[in-house]
Amino acid sequence: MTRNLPAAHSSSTMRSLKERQREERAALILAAAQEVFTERGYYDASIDEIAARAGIAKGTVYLHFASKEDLLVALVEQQIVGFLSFVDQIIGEPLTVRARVEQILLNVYTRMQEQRNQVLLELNNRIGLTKSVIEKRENLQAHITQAMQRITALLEEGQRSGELDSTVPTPLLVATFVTLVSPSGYELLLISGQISPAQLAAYVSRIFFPRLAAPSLQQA
Amino acid sequence: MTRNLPAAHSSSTMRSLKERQREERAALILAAAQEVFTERGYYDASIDEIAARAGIAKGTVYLHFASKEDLLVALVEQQIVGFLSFVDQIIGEPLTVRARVEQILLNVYTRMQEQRNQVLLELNNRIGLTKSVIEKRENLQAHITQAMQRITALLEEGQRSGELDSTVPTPLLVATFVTLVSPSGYELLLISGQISPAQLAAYVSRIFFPRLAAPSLQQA
Amino acid sequence: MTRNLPAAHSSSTMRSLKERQREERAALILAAAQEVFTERGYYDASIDEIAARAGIAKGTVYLHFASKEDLLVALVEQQIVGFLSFVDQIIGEPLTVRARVEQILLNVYTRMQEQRNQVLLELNNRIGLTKSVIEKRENLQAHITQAMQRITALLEEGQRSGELDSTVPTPLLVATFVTLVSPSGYELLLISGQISPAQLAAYVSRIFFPRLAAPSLQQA
Amino acid sequence: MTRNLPAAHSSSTMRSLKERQREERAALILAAAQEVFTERGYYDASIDEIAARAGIAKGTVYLHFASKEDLLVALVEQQIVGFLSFVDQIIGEPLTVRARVEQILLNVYTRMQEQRNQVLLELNNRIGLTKSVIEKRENLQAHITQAMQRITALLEEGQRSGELDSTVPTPLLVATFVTLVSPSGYELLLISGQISPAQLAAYVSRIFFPRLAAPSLQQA
DNA sequence: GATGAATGAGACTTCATTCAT
DNA sequence: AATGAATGAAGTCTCATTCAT
Repeated sequence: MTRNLPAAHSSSTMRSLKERQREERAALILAAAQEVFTERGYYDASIDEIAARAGIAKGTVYLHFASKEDLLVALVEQQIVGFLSFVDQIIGEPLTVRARVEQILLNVYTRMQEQRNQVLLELNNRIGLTKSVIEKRENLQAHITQAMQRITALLEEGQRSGELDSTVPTPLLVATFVTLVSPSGYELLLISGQISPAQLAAYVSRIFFPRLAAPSLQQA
Repeated sequence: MTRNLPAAHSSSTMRSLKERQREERAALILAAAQEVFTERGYYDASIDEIAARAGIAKGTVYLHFASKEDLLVALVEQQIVGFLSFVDQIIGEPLTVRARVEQILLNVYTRMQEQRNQVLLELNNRIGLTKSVIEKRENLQAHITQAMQRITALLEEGQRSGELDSTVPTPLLVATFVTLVSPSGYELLLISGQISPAQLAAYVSRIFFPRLAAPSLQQA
Repeated sequence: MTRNLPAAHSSSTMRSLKERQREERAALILAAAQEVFTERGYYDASIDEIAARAGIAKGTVYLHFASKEDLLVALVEQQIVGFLSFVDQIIGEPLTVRARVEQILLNVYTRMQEQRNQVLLELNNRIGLTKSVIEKRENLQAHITQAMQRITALLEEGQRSGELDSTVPTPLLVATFVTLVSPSGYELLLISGQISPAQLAAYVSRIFFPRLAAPSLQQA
Repeated sequence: MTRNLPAAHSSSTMRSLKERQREERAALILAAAQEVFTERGYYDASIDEIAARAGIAKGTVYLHFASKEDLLVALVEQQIVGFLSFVDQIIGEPLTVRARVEQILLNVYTRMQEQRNQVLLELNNRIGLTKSVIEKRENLQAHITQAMQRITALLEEGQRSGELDSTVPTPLLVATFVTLVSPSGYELLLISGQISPAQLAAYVSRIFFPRLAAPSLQQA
């Protein structure tokens, strides 16, 4: 009696299957890491708990990430990339700068509320990601730089169009914006009690933009 | 003939001497701790290094602070208290809200530049000071609450006077302000390159206040 | 106005006065040490607490005892000497061996109940006094040997007189006796609930002596 | 043709294999701990030395025992359980109380001589096992209580049968017995020089039982 | 002589990382 | 590839002892 193998997959298919499985595994670990890092902070998070939460063994984590620091960096990078792609998408839309800024705020705050990730985790050293760590990682460095450039471009456009105060150095505007968008900023913003991401975005926008400028999102 | 006793240090003098020495020692340790915490973050800072930096033995640290956490809390408290006293002083002055806000910004940024302390270290969890830690310390908790109340009062006044947008919930304004004043915010602000604390304060103020509102500090 | 010094003591008087004060101090420390050692055991007892309990400074302890171990040894020695002198006194009395044994039991148990000391602390390693420690101290060694010799002599006499089983090697009888008289034995004996030292002594004697042998203490 | 899978270890076999290895490891550590605790006492024993003696790394100890105290408690429990099972076995035999007591003594002294363990380590606080420690451990507490109950039952039976003096409160007899069987008692008994466990058991029995009572072990 | 601040060796314990199975 | 037992560096904290005042 012969065994009927389910149609010999081409080696390339096999590889891509394995590849896919591997990536799924990595994503699973990253998700677990995100949870634990968020709950406990980088130092109090243990590889043991991350592995347990991902349903795998401790050693397996190291098949995907070379070290705990690497895991953090990968996580941060993932988030930056996600942020970057959203920004790239929004930035091309035919809206006022203010409207686009508000879209970004809304996206960030919504994701934060969903606890699904803490965007821009990395622009901020909340978890203990020291500058030296970032500097060692060229990729990460590059992604962060790109994100900052996008934001800079957007806000510069706002200054040129008069939506933003052009007497303030752009980098300062950028810094302010980033601060408002970072997790620690978000946490503080939450002090005001239950407030929806949309409201939060609108209010922050109102603070950020000259109060007499054009209206936005809400009432367009 | 009477013997002139050698100045018979009054017991109160003696006590205050020892007391003073003790406080100096504690201050020395706090300064070293500040340095190391700032350089390495709370977790990567070791008591060993703090002691070495202070020029004392490891055990001596524990004569003054019961634990590493205690050391951090004391440091944070010291800074909050300093911040609080400055705010209390400035808040009573007969100036516009904007002018007073700028004074505060100036003070904070100046001290940060001098590396002498990182004010509001605590309102932010940069170093890993978890919320649970703060909650255990009633004193610290109280001081933070007070500081927030002062800021809230000031900004509320600004909203009533029309200097600040009164349609934004005050807690949100407070959160934004605190974010801009916290170390992580400061670090970002520095991205714009060499800029003096005074300029920084002015620019941040310009962002924070409606651009068409009354002038301030600069040109009064 | 002249001060009237209280009659220049002769240097010898002075010396003996100082000597006496010194000894009092030492006794004070020993008493405190006894308390703390008993409450916490040797290792969990801290010099700090002993000094505090004696109402002196930590450093002062070291003016009287070279080390923590020394303090323990001195304490033990003090107790052995006290035990020895009591035994020497009782051993010469014209009583049956059993009666004298009961006197010793009574004395030991009474003192234990009074918590004032834990006689024979040292024949037993309850506190963690290791054999090696004892061996280093010739004096202590000698005192313990003497005490054992006195007990041995007494029990040998009992074996000769027929009060004790002469077919049992004397050292074994001695060991049994010492065990019953040591603190750990005493603690176990207390399990039986509230019982007076006198009762305890009588019962232990009854166990120790052949039940059909001559009567004793109790019943004349 | 069928493939003979390599013995397809049933999951239960696998588990029991790991389980067995784990237990062996734990036993190895306990043995090393026993040695070191015995040589140095609880406080002067270091985890470092225990690990070295077991031929493993320090951290490995903590994979099996949560703390140094836990290690001690486990050791003590192991011994109590062994003692208990032996007593349970012997207690049912159709022998005189005296014969059974002698069996117990013989067993205990033999094991002590073999240095393999120090039975009843725990009924005695030789190592510094404080009462408070025992009280925290319900299991240990329960085992000790059981052991005491067995001994109590046995000696009560002896009192009823006339082998033991019924005028002495049973708890006192129990205490005396336990004292003679505990490590510190054993050590003292050894003072009499080289003596076999059997002789020791016989002599102690002779002391413990009324000298005119029935003969025993020896001459059956 | 008395003090108690300072010292620093050393203890326990954690946990990222490795590697034999 | 996956596992998880083992490792051992490193950290926090204690406390006996010293010594300048």
